[in-house]
Amino acid sequence: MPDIKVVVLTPDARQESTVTDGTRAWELFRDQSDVIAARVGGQLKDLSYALADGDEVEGVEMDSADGLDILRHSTAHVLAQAVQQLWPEAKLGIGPPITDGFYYDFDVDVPFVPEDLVKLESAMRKIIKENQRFDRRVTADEDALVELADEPYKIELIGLKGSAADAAEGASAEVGAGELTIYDNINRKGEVAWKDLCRGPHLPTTKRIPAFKLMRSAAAYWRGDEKNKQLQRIYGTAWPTKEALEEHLHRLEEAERRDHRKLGRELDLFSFPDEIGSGLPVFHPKGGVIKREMEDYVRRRHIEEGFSYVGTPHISKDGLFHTSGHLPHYADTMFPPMEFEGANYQLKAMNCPMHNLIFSSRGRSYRELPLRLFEFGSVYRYEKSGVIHGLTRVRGFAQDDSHSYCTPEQAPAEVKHLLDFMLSVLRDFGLDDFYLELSTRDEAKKDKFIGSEEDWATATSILEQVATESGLDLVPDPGGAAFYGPKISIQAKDAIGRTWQMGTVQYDFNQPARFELEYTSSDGSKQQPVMIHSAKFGSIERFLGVLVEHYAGAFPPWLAPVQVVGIPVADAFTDYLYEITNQLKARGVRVEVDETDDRFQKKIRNAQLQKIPFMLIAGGEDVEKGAVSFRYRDGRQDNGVPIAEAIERVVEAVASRAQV
RNA sequence: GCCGCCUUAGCUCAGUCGGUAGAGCGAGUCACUCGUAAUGACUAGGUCGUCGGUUCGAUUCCGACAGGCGGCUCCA
Repeated sequence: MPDIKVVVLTPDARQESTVTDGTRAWELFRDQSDVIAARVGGQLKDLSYALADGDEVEGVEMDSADGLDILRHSTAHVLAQAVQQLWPEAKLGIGPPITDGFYYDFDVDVPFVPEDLVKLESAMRKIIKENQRFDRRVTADEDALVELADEPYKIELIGLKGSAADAAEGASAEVGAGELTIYDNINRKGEVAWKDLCRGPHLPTTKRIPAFKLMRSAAAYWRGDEKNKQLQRIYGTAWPTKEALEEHLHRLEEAERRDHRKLGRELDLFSFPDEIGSGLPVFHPKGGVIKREMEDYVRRRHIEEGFSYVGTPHISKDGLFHTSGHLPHYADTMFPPMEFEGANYQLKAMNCPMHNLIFSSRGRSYRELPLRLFEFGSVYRYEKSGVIHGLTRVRGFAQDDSHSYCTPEQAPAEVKHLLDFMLSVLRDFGLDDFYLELSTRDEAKKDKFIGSEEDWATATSILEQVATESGLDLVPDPGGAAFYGPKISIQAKDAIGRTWQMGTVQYDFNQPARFELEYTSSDGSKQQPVMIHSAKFGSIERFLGVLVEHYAGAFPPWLAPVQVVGIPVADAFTDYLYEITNQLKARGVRVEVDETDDRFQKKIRNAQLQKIPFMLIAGGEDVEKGAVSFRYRDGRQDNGVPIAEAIERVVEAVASRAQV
């Protein structure tokens, strides 16, 4: 056999070697059991790939990003095989890897129930045990159409080949742009146990799946279009080790533990009374404290940053929203009109039109610009019933909404001002890991957006430039713009690494024209301002929910509903504690003394469960020394602190917005 | 809005293969007065989400609706 030359790449070396023709990729990685695929000239290949002369080959380890995708995609295949074993009439949709797992869509007559997942898991375990080999086979389109005649969805994908990326998210896992391939699962007897149209690559065998779990089933529209049939989707996860799976499940539990809906009830912060309606929260006294602290803070900051605090009503005649363009574009997401006195009134879904009326209430001079208006504007949006979610997706909420009216020349500086302002606000709330998203209009659906080509280009480039200069990562979001202009949104990572969309900055040249806004410039001519929309929190409700999850309910003292709880070791020390807590109260600290009949230990437990930042404990030893003892949420203690020092410690922590 | 699941005391959850329900925590009362995450006893609290249907009888079975949960779609 003739020899061929290949290069084996490792992170820090390239090693040339000569092998016989017909050598398979796996032979290069015999000693590396964690290598499950190969990257040849940048392309992912199965380990069974036959090497060609001049190939540059790199091992793909299971715990790399590509390796995990391959593991999960192969696990999806095992799931699909199990489904067709138990439900032979099930038709296959797509089954791609996703973050932390995979899914596979099936067309079945009866939706899956949780017990089905248990059955499927054991069927999958059997398939894994059988050590079936994933065997790649190239096929011609015509042959595949015949072979897969019973799989209508696969047939549809073959028809879409080449534009698979547009066909559906994840569809490219099934059919790539190149040749069409089918993977046969070969069992120990050499029989084809199952097959699926698939681009690959795959693990060498099913036995290489170390740990997996099926998570849930749900319906999903075929090819992500609500006009299409709903298929039944099963979600699962797979990991290189059992420990990694456990850790993943543990992370999910941690997220559940932080769920703001659960903590909101436990900490008595807010609720969603059915009597009011879905997606309409009420804030209880403790949640009200947090909300007010947020509002006080952000109002003060806006005023410091040159904004004027204004106020507008919750409802308006519909003409206003026709002028703004909202009604034609977003009628579906506005509550239906109320008709009286010969007019249709609409609940406000956005604040900008009303701010525009404040701008145009009198003549404006260039000397006033940028004119910055700000308010907590309550807006109501008719969100579809299935999308409402705690405080993060509601039907009524307050935006910390501002509109800056400026000359076109001032616009870039104003955008930068707003972006910097917003980041500093978020940092004060303890969020400091961000990236930006630039939402532009969808070039394919221009009718969804208003305004000229040139204006969009100008606005987009200004935002892009400022965003780039911020030094933060910038992720494009084509099609995500508002109908009236592009936007930058800030995505913040929370304490456990989840990202949340926070505030936005939007550049709008349309509404000033529609409202015929103008100012008198220095030469006496009338000019049209541009307006820049910005919400720093986005929605106060939503941001509060995010903060609950970020802090897992253990707020820093400045936000904590109760900042200090005084706990006497015994009743006799209650008066002594009041001497201290009264001084704290005089300094503006939110403090309570636990005078209940509970035992000392129980009082500590209660304060702990309420996640109160400072427990101030007083007993005989403290009284003797004129001191008091601290206990923190993490169990840390600091006993015998002189009263004056203790008070300063609390006051300082609140003032500096420190976490304790 | 679509699909599935769920709805029993304030909260977390048992339970009734159709004969109107129970625990723990929480709440109230009493006793206890204790140094760092649950003292004990007693008491109150439920038209079993709502409305219809089947049935001698429905919390239980069926249907509709509402609300919740998980996804999909959507998200100015």
